[in-house]
Amino acid sequence: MKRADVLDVAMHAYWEEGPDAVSLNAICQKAEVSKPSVYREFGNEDGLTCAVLETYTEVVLAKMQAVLDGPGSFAWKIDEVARLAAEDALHTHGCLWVKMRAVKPQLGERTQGLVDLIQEATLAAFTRVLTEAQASGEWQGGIAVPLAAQYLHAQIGLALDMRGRGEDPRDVLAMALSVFRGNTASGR
Amino acid sequence: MKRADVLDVAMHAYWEEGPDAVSLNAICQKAEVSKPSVYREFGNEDGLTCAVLETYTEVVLAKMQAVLDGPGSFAWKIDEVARLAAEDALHTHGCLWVKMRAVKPQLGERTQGLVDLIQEATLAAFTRVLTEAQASGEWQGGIAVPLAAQYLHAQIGLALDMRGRGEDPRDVLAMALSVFRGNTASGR
DNA sequence: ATTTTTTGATACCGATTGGTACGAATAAAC
DNA sequence: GTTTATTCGTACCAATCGGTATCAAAAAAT
Repeated sequence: MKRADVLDVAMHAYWEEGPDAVSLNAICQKAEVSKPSVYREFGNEDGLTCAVLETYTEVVLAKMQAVLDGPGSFAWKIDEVARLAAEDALHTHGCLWVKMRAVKPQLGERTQGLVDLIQEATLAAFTRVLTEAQASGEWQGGIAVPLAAQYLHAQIGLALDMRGRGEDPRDVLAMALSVFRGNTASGR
Repeated sequence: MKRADVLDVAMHAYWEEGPDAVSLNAICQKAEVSKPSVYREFGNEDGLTCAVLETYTEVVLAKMQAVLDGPGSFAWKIDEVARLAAEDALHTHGCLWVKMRAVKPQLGERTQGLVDLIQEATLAAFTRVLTEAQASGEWQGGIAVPLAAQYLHAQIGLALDMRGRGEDPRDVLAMALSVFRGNTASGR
């Protein structure tokens, strides 16, 4: 029954201190569980980080997906996703997925695979939104959808990276996303 | 006389494998020097990473500064810096400074300070270029200079980060920098 | 109630980390 | 040529890493 506790402790530790800065020993200590228990439950460190990233995806990234796949205009979705990334308290310490991607080569193979998978899922979600917006005429910037999706993904990632470093990404993100609005927006 | 050798070996190791993925032991091995020699020359690990980052700044980042502070139109400088970041073989593995910034909390205090210093110097260089361009009328986008400088810095950093991950940043960077040209450029 | 199975943690493993004590070898001074 | 000073590297240090063998306690099954 401790599984959820361990996942929660590990998630926050990885999230706040960086995945490569937290040892498995430290997690056991913080979660007040023995190391063999963790190994019995998750197999190895890769299994733990993998499970943590899965949990994170369900808890946090699902909010992004919900915005993108839910109702609302194209403009609103862009604004809302930007707001989630750049302002929401949820990402005060940045995004765990972004941090994991940053140290991907040092993660286990399963976790690396999951990082890639999430990247593809996110890109797919952006692609869906853009395709819809183009079809409904809400957006037409003369930009190919795959490029626009990659661009959106990169800029959201940049904003989350900046938050992880303690910088305020709002102005930069607003400026970057202004290409979707046709004007050059003057910040917050 | 081995100082230069060690710095070279360490720089490339940090650069290609990531600063936190290379141990001091590994560097001694690769450079074929004893560990006490390294400690005699650099004091501790922080001293080594610091010296490496200094070398990197002189060797690599100086090229960026030269472009920004040298002659040439505003548009050319932007293009050239973008080309250096996104296409030049020099940054095939990304940028060592960007990689150090990404793991800043895990670096020694001196190295952390140097990372910040380089950030400020780079931002200052962008600010100078933008102020000049605004004064000469080469650029007026209704964007405040500090924000534009921060934006340029962030986007160049993003491009270098993408290269470090093996992605091609050219289209994304071109799109991001299009706000400085007034059109929405259609890629490479 | 006894046996079996599962859960738990202590205490260890070899490897590697950043860092150093100390003796051998070399260079400088006399 | 002998002595002094300095460079240099082997061999070590404690701490920590991811991972596990092993044994005690609790739960389940019989």
